Amino acid sequence: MVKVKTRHIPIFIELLLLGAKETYIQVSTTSLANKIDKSQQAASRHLLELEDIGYIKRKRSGGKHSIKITEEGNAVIMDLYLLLQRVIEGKKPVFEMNGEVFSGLGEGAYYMSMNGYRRQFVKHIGFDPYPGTLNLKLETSADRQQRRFLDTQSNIHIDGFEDGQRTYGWAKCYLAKINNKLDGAIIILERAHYDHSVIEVIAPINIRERLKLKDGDKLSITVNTMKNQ
Amino acid sequence: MVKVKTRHIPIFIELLLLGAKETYIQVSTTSLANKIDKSQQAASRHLLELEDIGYIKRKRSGGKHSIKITEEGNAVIMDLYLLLQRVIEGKKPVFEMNGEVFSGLGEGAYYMSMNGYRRQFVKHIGFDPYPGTLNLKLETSADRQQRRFLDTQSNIHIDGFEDGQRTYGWAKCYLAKINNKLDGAIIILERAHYDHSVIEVIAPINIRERLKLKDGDKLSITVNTMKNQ
DNA sequence: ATTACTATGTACCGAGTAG
DNA sequence: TCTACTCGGTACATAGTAA
Repeated sequence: MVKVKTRHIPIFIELLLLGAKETYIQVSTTSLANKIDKSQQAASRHLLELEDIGYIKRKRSGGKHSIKITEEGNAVIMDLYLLLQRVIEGKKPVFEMNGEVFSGLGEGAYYMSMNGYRRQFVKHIGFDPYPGTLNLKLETSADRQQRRFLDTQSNIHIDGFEDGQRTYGWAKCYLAKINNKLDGAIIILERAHYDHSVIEVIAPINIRERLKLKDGDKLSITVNTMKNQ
Repeated sequence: MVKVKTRHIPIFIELLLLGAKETYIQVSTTSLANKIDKSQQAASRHLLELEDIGYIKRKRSGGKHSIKITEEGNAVIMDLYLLLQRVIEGKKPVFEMNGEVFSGLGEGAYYMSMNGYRRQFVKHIGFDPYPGTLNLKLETSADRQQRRFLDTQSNIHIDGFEDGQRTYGWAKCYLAKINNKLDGAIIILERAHYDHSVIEVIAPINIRERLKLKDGDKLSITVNTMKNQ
């Protein structure tokens, strides 16, 4: 369902129109009220509510307030937009994220080579991953927003397991295209699923070698979130 | 502003999800209520309201109701969608309409050649139109919806005038591309502006000849509704 | 000028229930 | 079963006003 309260939609739209998507804009409750055709008090309360939930941020300088929509706020409105896109245009939401390659701790190779995971990869995503993950740092808030939105989309679930010594958490995957040509998948591990500024990518081959990547190189990842329709 | 009442948005989305965009679907108020997380009574009332405004149509067969969204209903939700598209993606709404060429009464040539109009065309749309309009019949409801939505968009206004004998109504124009290559404009005349199944196209040249068109041929018209931003 | 409090009104919702 | 009425409660809005 729609995460944003319907009564907040008009004020969200006006804020976006004023450019509050990523920068602070200066607007009075009275002027906002006129735009959404409600009273100043209503606008004021809406802003307080949105601030409370964490969908907008405000800072006062002098008497006036500046307003910016937070990443969470942008995410919920994006959510609504994509839902409408789906029902109106029948389009699959396709996400493109751009990030910078960086070196992790090398633990990806360790996890990817474990049979408990590998078996499931072969079964559910159709390939046996090269032992190692490619780490991408998402630099822009738009990219992190896409990443965050991924969480709301259907995914391929990989169960956790234990080997007597310790337990290994679950993971979830999204099939993806790397630089619009290589097939692979985004993998989100339980232990790190709350970090929206990083994605880990796996593929049947060594992506780093194949694309001759070094740290700091840009890479694009395209995710098709819906399997059909 | 948003023409659809915000409290109706969730039910609109559910109806679209169920495919009520162009066909009747069978759904109970109870099941709709569950989907939008409201009571059966609320769902019932919403449907009555939407029916009242003319955004949905219902027909009862036996005890049950079938629901379809009307063209007006589709237009308002499209409106919201495009507004979101604009504020989120910063995209210009571009409309493509497809229609079939047909012969009118030939009166287009008469109007287009009048100096009272020609002067304004040259000044406001930048060309002296070939004396004659090309009539397009919009066959699908999607196309008619686009046409209807045009009315809500900013346009080039052409004043009416009188020549002592009779008065000539106003017109409005939208710059357009014909088959994605020829420059021209859609012209909507006051006397016919309520007919959403037809559009008239003008251009500096004879479109019919240039594209070797005959009645029944398909033509696409692309309109850029916003001049900038 | 601001924003946001309190008090009062209205619109919207759900419970109960009829047709 | 279904839809949709009445009615009483709640959520949301505005008026008035303080800071």
